[in-house]
Amino acid sequence: MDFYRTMGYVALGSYMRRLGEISQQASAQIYQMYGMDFEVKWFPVFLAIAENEFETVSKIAEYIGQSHVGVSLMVKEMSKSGFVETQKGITDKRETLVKLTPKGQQMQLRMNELLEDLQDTMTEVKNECETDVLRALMEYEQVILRKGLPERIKARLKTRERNKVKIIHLDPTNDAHRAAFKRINYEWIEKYFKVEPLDMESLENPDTFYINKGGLVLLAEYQGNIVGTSALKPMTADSMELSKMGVDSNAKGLGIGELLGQAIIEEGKRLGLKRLYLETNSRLLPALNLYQKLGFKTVKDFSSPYSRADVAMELWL
Amino acid sequence: MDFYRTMGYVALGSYMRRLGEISQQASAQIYQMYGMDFEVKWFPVFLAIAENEFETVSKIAEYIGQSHVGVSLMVKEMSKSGFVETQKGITDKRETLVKLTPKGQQMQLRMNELLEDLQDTMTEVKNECETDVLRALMEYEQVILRKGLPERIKARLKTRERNKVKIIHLDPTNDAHRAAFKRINYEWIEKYFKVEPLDMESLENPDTFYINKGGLVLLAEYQGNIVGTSALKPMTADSMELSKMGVDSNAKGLGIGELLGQAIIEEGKRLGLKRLYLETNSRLLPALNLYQKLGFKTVKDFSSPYSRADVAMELWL
DNA sequence: ATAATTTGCGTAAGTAATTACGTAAATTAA
DNA sequence: TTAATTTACGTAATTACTTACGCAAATTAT
Repeated sequence: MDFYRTMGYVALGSYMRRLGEISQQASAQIYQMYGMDFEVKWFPVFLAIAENEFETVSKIAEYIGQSHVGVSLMVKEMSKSGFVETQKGITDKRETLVKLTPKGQQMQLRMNELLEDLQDTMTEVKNECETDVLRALMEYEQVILRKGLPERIKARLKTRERNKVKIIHLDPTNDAHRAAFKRINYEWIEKYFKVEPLDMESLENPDTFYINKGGLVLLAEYQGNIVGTSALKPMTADSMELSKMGVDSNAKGLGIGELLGQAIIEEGKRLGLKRLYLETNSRLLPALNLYQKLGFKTVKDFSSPYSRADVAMELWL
Repeated sequence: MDFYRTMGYVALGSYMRRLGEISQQASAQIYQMYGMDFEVKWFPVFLAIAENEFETVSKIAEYIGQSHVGVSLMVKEMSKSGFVETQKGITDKRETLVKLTPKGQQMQLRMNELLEDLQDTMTEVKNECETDVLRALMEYEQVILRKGLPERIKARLKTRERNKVKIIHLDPTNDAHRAAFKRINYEWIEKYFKVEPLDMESLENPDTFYINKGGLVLLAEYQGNIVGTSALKPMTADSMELSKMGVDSNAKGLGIGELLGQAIIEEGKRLGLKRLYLETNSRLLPALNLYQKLGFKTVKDFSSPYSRADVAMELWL
């Protein structure tokens, strides 16, 4: 059992389960001491019925926080042992109403004695503990109910994975680079628009279209795969056009677009550019948001060789 | 889930188990988020192996606090999934040594990332809680390890049951009383000694032997049954002899002898007696202890009509 | 050296729950 | 009113363990 001590909070869930199981074993012993021929697992169901006669299966289930199936099975068992009896609902014929039999009421009397003693015993235990376990547990429950562990860990996972993304320059001699550049961009263009002649020219020849003209193509590499692209094409002496910004649909959500955008801006500054320009489409909301986040501002009047372009933006470096 | 709030400390065990289960469900989600094709239940076993290569099944079991069977099954599953491999021990051929495969080591890397993030997340949760759940749980474990719940509750159960014992006068017209008086005393006499003529006379005729002579017979009633007897027979004007002190073997441990003894002393005082006298046998240690506890002192020289009597005691009221 | 006990592990069976799924009644929407 | 949805419940299958038991190797006692 050293494990839980070593792991600490990380294994808290397992630790709680184990402690709970140990306690339940103790409960079984206690029932026996009180001469009760009664299964520990019946305890919550039994008390729910004892407290409130003619409860239905699902109400009991909700009250004690178990599945209705579990309650249904236990009611059946307890019924077989003669502690409870069931009848179908009158107003709602789907319901199964459960109540104690005389034997069950007998058991309830004994149970009350046990509970009284257990109450006292637990108070004794509580007093021996410096911290109030129950309060701590209830508080913990509230905290993870407010925001669950998966939700909490999500942000950390994202930044961790994001840090694994490397931004590299497209190498025209690398076939994998050229293939990924084509694949990723064809994917989004075909999904939302139609492939235009200029798309084909640029995607097939990144070297002559971008790099040899003084521009560049950046790729995002993640887990050995190329999962994002972006390109800069010279316009004037101190301005270039950003385009072919695409992220593999399997790698969405990691913020790869933002990483590429930031890298492009860095490259622009490094090249001594004054202005970055881009054209996009108003339907591409995530893209628009990204460009805005990066600092691009909408340009009113423009003309474009691409028929899909209905928005233009620029960023002064 | 209102149940646990209503029951408080009494349902602490079940509550811990439920919370633990909820946490483990969250863990399953988290593993999926990290793209790990890994079962939650493997977690402790896997970490044990990762920490210490070539662990044996039972050492892992002890470390993580589960049965060796469980570990054995999990190792088998993990082996099938390719995360670990096993080999028989060299020095001890019964042992099964377990170590990570290359695939398992790969998983360990990812696991370490997860653990790091989980660590941070749990620290976050911990900081949101006023009380330290883990510390509270560990303290609770220590407290119930020092003295378990069944042991703690035992004393309370005993006093509760003891309070249900009623001391009544034998009613010579009540056949059940007469039968119980015979049964209980024949039981112990036959077990340790031989029934003597005086026994038969007194047990068959409690009225003429005790009551009509100014003495009395007290019975202990528990749950509708007579479970203990004791009798006073006049000796002189202000002293009587205590005898036929017996407790049903099914009702031992409730302190019924003590209750009877105390009642006898009360009766003696009520009757204005100065001295109670009794004869017993040195083999009956529990009885000797009881008489001592009640205040009786050994008498040196005496003679008795019973052959089994080798100790005599008296109590001055 | 032999016998008895302990230890390590695995198979089989059992347990206390669950999820998946189906049926029928009740409720709501069209 | 009919259709669609929700609710209440139960059966069957699954899960994550456990205990019971047995075998064989190792250790201890005689």
